[in-house]
Amino acid sequence: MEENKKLERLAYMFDMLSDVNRLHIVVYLMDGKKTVSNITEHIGISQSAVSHQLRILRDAHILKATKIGKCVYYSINDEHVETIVNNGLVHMGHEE
Amino acid sequence: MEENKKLERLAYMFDMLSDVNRLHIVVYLMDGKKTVSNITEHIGISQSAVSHQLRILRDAHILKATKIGKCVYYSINDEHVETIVNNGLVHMGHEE
DNA sequence: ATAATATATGAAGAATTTTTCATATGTTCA
DNA sequence: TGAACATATGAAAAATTCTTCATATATTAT
Repeated sequence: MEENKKLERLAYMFDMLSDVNRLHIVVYLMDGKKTVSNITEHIGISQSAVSHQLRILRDAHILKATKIGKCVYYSINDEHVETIVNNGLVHMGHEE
Repeated sequence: MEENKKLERLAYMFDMLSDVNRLHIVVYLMDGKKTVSNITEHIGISQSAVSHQLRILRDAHILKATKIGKCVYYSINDEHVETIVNNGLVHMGHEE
């Protein structure tokens, strides 16, 4: 792939993970699929805000949604995201 | 370190790398220190825009600056950034 | 001292993002 | 069918970001 295209895509991926709430959602889902309610309780922001962020992550193909009954289960859809996040976490918190 | 603090820091790091021009600058500097002119030519945006982005990266302690004569050399100052970027690049461009 | 070169910066404007609020849609249960 | 629950969404407001333009500061050469 062209080098600039690669950079653009990586920047976009970083952008998806650059919002604390979105990153929190992704990290939470690394534990397994969860409903919107689960996520809302866990993250502690409004249901509407959660849904908006979920849509952004879904549009980016980072998450996928499955409806079962009246609940929608979200889970990670991009094999690379977990690696990138885990790698990032390893590199945080080594100073101060 | 507290988990939430870690997430905040990681989100901040991703945020720094979420702009194509900033990411491009960081990747370019992984080749070694460069002057602002070098960077401006290489990235292809205005000198002012480069300086503004350099300041953001400097404030985030991702880059450091050394003045020699009338040139300012920028270089990578955060041991973790290169790993995070390299790891990210590995995961781009495996589809499509 | 003056001109040329390199870099930084403040302010304003344009664009983008995030949150909130109100409400819509779909599903289950009584 | 109607109430309750789960989720999504559009629009407006609030906040943040990026670029541009003009100009300032510092260094070197003439």
